[in-house]
Amino acid sequence: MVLDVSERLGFDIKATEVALMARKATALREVGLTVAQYAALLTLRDNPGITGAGLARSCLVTPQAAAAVLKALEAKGLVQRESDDWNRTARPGRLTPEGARILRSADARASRIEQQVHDALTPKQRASLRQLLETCRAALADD
Amino acid sequence: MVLDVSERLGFDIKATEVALMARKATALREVGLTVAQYAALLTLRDNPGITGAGLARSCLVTPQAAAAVLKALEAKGLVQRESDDWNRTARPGRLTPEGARILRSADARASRIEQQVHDALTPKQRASLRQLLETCRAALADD
DNA sequence: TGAACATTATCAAGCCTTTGATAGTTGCCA
DNA sequence: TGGCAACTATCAAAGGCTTGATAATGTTCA
Repeated sequence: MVLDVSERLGFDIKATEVALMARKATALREVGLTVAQYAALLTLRDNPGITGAGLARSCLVTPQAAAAVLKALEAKGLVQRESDDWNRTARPGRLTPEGARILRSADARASRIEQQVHDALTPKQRASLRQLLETCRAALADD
Repeated sequence: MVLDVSERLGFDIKATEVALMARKATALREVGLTVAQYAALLTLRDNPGITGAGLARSCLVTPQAAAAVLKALEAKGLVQRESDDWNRTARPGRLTPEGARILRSADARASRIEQQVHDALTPKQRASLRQLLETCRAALADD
């Protein structure tokens, strides 16, 4: 009745995600960024003026997690957020010139990793993998 | 030259893993376990006497991470490790009866989630997904 | 207008995980 | 036998994530 451990797909998915994260983390450490910080910068580049809450949604994390990353990026001077003079509700953030510079350098490294995965599969295989993962997510959608 | 963000497979893999973890975490919270603790108990059940280092390898984490989880499980009385009288090198761990009991309850809940994913795919699709993920991992293997 | 609801931001506490460093144990072999 | 390499355990610090709770602002609509 209980699924055999070796039959569980979760392990394969996790193992792949862990391997990908490990490679990215190593590559990004050279430019002083964590994977979470890189993901945030990438999202800010494509969505200038996004709020912390919006960033959280894009990155699939809680607003609190996004806020912590934003705080670190602000401290590094890579992101600028509108001042919170007397409690503003939304505080849009955007890359600073330095943030954009660092991101270009980081993206060159990180996208190389993604490219390796990309190149290891044929277009059909990539489409198939996306489709299969989407099916898994659909099966996990609350029910 | 740089891969378009929407084309990166990392996001799909991560999104699926996040969804799976979220569902499991919710299900396991009912029995007072975290996903990491559940994974450790499962590994201990199938490998009685495994060391912290071995557990770390099985769970794809560092020995430090495994040690932290083991410590929490010991504190809960779910795992027992041989005493460290004067600095033993390896300290094998195993489930306590209570640990085995909790694990059965946890596994019933967690494997139900895995079963949902399992059932959403045909045997061919499952094999295909495994194969594609394996190809990704191979592409990521240090080179 | 005013109340209810949704959204945004934060503080706090607790876990998990990593890197880096330290130390004891075991095993192989020159 | 001596010594080096590999393995095991553990402390410490830093990041990132979560749940839970609080507070201020926006929005909708009766």
